[in-house]
Amino acid sequence: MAKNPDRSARTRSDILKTARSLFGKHGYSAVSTPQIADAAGVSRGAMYHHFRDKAAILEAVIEAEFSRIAQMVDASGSGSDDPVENLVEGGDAFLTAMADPVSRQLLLIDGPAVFGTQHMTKIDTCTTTETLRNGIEAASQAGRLPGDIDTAALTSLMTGAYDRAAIDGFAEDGGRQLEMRQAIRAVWFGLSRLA
Amino acid sequence: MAKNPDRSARTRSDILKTARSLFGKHGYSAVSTPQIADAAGVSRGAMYHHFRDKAAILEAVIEAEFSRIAQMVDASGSGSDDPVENLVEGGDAFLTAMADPVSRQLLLIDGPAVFGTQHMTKIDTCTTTETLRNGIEAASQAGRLPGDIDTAALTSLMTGAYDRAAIDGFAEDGGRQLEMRQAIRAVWFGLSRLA
DNA sequence: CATAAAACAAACAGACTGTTTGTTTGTATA
DNA sequence: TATACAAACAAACAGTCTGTTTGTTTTATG
Repeated sequence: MAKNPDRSARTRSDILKTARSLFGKHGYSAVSTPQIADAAGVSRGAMYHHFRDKAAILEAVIEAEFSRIAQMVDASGSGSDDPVENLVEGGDAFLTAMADPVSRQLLLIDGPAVFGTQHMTKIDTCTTTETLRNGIEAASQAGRLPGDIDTAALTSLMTGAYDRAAIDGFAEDGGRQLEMRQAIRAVWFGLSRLA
Repeated sequence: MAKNPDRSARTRSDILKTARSLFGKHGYSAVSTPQIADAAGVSRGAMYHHFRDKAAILEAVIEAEFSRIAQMVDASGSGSDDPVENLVEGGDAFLTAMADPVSRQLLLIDGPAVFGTQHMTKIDTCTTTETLRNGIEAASQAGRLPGDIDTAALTSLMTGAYDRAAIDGFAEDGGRQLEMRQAIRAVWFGLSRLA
């Protein structure tokens, strides 16, 4: 068998880079496969040799984006030894990472629309959602969050809140970012007050 | 000019009823205009006579759906004179109204994907989001929520949380609804504790 | 009844997706 | 080194979809 890993990797990378840019700028459904192929400098045949269909391209782009975000969040580290403070800081890092409108389009708009929220959290497992869930469980077990709250439910809830904060907080005028962070901080502190 | 309001209304209604069912079951992008026309028993030409394009059909369906939900939430009434309790009850009514998977697909999946979150809240104005915002402002002015929290930001945040609660809380197994409501109740109570 | 506009039907043009068929490229093996 | 063979790529194709245009029926009104 005669593989050619170098050429393959290069082509795949070109396609994914181009697709990320186009999907992120115009949205998944507004970008056609000929458009991607042309911009990436490959034929549509080559594209369909590497990816099952258009959705598979988006999936690969999103996976890469998830790991990019997770890396940024993890890098911001859990500095404090207060688990609630760690939750606030992790959330802030998430919002900072979401400053890129391309990330928001890919992870918060196109991804859920094409794959559904459940499939998205599946792809996301071991990255951002998992990080939040771990933080919540840590805080709960440390007695800093009410013990009678279902941690999975709270994870869903707060993930929805953070996603909306990223979408609305960066919308055109853009100045709402600070108020969003303060409101979320209040939510965490309020919950911790009930513990 | 020879109008025919009865026939028009009937045709429009047939199209919207059918479109609501198909969009709600399979999702907007998976439903074609010939499919809608056939199922509604009208020609595609008639459809495009009444609606500018496919998105306009979805928009009309969503507007009707919004008013349906708002009606249910308003009907649940603000029974208590405690503004925080009213927030909890209104939220519960929203989640109850979202028990229909068709509503969730239309308002939480397809709507945001096709029109964007901002356009959705614009359509939604004077209904659910507005109700939540009013409740939050009432509670804030009554001193039952921290005064230094931006009410618009908190509205965004909690809307995101409720939407996610509706999506995740009813997912296949379906039993997570109760935990979601308890978690949200805790969030409201926690915030009120900070006031 | 005649007419004009609304309501509807059907054909059409352009575009897109995914498949298929064929060609090039490069590695492994004899 | 020469051959075989699979990966990588290119291009044409079939089917479908969307939105437009052109033509026909229906109905209120003068």
